[in-house]
Formats: sequence, structure tokens, C-alpha cells
Amino acid sequence: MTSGFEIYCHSHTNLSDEEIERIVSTAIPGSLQRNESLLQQGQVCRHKTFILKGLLRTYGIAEDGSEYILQFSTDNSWTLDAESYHLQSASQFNITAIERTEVLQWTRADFDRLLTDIPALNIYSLQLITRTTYTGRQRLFTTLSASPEEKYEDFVRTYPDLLARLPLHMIAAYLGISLKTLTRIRHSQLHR
Amino acid sequence: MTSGFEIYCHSHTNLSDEEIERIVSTAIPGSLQRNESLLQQGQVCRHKTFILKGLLRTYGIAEDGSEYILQFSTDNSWTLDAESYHLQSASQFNITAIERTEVLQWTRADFDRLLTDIPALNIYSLQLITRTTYTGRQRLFTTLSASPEEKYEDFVRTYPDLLARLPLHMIAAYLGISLKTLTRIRHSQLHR
DNA sequence: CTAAAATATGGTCAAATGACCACATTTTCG
DNA sequence: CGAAAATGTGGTCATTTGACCATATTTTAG
Repeated sequence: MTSGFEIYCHSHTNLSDEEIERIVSTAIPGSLQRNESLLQQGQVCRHKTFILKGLLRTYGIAEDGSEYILQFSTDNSWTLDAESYHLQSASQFNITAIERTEVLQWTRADFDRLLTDIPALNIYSLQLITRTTYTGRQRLFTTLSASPEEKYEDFVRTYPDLLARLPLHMIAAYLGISLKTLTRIRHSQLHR
Repeated sequence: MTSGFEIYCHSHTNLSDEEIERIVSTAIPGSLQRNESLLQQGQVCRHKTFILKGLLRTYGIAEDGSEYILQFSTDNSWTLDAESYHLQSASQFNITAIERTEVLQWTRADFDRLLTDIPALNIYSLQLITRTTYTGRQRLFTTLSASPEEKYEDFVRTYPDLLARLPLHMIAAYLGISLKTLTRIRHSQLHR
């Protein structure tokens, strides 16, 4: 169950086998069915989550009830609502499984202890956070500046594997455009 | 010159007088004229900057030459291109003064030493980074989901002081809408 | 203090977008 | 395996947006 995580650690970090074993020993394995929630708005995010296999989406609901997707999280990546997790405040967002998903989770107390006890993990976590801010800024810039067609092309280029795993209405919700506009773009690209 | 920074530190952190003195002693005071650049795309960001007084904008240029503003930085706030600064890579963005601005700057080597020597500064810096990710996520959500009118209302509510200090074309560039749309919105709100 | 530059707004028009509906096809679920 | 749900696309139409231009006013710079 956790061998995927160990492979991930070996390829992405320089943690030792002992350190990885220590991290795994406090992990709580879990799975979510399709459409099952990991976090619902109004709840406090109490776990740091690693996705062993599957696909999650983090989304918010606008005042008119429409769903807008902030990010997708797929195999071998981490997810959480950092604000809710760190401040222990009610989340404004939801995290839900798009397909059956297997995860490892750590409580905040356990993970904080790991960060204290394993400096290399602390460093790696900070690297993830800073990397997240860089990609977040690029995402904001693209969202502000790109036409709907450029947004879709950027998505396809950046996440070619996700294209086949996601319904178009979710891609549209991620790009901030309507399903109608997205199918128009696809149509004009197919007939070019 | 630096008393503003000391007041800021006292009101926003629990750093001691000695620690603040230590930080100030390595600060490089500077000023920028209106329209002067702090950072230009293609350059490496070599300083962490605190704004004593004034107003900066961080922006990128889209492929068609249009400017899109990611953020404004006003008195008593920090700014830098974190990705360029940490990775020592060429920045994709620009930071320019909108009005005459006075700053304090630290080189990366000096600031890293401060972070090592003053744990409270390290903690505070991490708090700033995480707070930046929360506001960034909220900004992305608003940019994806809000109508042009909602974006403007949110801007006015969040930054009432900036409204008078910025030309409308810069507010439009920050909101990702055209100047024309922005003046339509203002017109309809004035005549309500 | 004045000329030049910048800004804010209105008018006009074309293009783009999104809502709604219908239908065929694919996927899901029990 | 079959019914139900979900998906993807096309058609239509109203609304919104943005580009361009003109004008008046305000701000800037020397």
C-alpha cells in the first residue's frame, strides 16, 4: 500500500530509508470513492494528504452556485487546505475525489512532530510550499491574461494526461470559461 | 529613515529592540522615482524589499504586449519575486514604482544570515509566506469566478485607499478586465 | 506657470461569451 | 446486462466585452 510513497520519496527527496519508514509509520491509509469528499467547506482541514493513486479536485462555490476548480491533484502529489490546516479555521473550499483515490494522511500533530524530528522533511516541505507559490502565481497570470483558447492550449500542454481523465465541464471550471466556449475551441481546433 | 520600519516591526512582530536593530543595520535604504523599476523581466531578483512609503506594482506582459498586474505593494509591506530570488533565475515579471517610493533592501546572503541568527524573524517570514499563499488563492478564486462588477466591488472593499492612488487602467489590468468595462461599471454604480 | 502628457468618459460597433435547449453517444451503477 | 445518468456537441439568441476614436479634464514636468 505504501510502496508507492516510498518510491516517490526516493525519487523526489533525499530522505533516508529510516526517515521514510518513520514517516510511513504515522501515515493513515485511506481511500475515497468517486465523488466522495476529503474536505467540505465549513470544515477544518485536519490532515495533510498524499495521493498514492487517483485524482482529487479542490474547488469553491461562487455566490450563484457555480463551481470553480482551483486545482487538480493527481498521483504522487500532496494536497490540503493550508489556511484551514494551519489556522484551524473553517475551510472555504472543498476537496473531492474525481475517481477512486487512495491516500495517505497525517494529522497535524503527527506531521508537525515529523517536521521537528526530520529536518530534511522540513526542508522538503518548505520547498513544496515555495514551489506551490510559484505555480500559483503563474496560474494567476495566465488566468488574468490569456484568452480562453490560450488557457485551453496551456492546460493541454501542461496536463496532457488529465485531458482524458476529466469531463470537459471540469476543465472549463478550472479554466474559468463556460463549457460552450470550451467545446467551440475544441471544434475549431479539430477542424483546422 | 528607518523609524517607519521599526514601528512596523513593533506592531507586527514580537522582535526585540536588539533584533530589530540587527535587521536594520544590514538594510540598504533606497528610493525609486515614479515609473522607475525595482526589477525587470529577465533580471535575477537579488534583494528582499520592504516598502517604507510609496506604491509598487508587480506585473507581467502578455504575448500581445498588454500589461497584467499581479499585485500592488504599498507602505509597510514586503515585495520580491520569490521564485527568481530563491532559485536565482531570470524573473518573468517586473516590479515598478507607481509613485515615488522609499524602500529598505537586503541582499539574499544578508537576509539568510538574519533568518539563521534570529529565529523569530524566520518564523515571521514563514508566516508572511503562508499568508501570501492564502490571499493568492482567494485572488485566484475571485479572478476565476467573479463577474467584472464583483471584481471591482471586491477591489474597492479590500483596498479603498488604493482607489484614489491608481489610474483606472491599472486597476483594470489588476482585475483582468478592460478600461472600457471598468468605466461602464463605475458609470452604472454612480447612477444608481 | 504653461505646454505636454495622461486620464476618464462617452459613442459606436464587431466579436466573443454564456445560457438554454435538444439530441446522440458514452459511461456508470446496481 | 440494461436502465439511468452523464457527457459532448450543435443551434440559437441575448448579453457582455473590448477595440477604437473623440473630447474634456486633470496631472505632470520642466
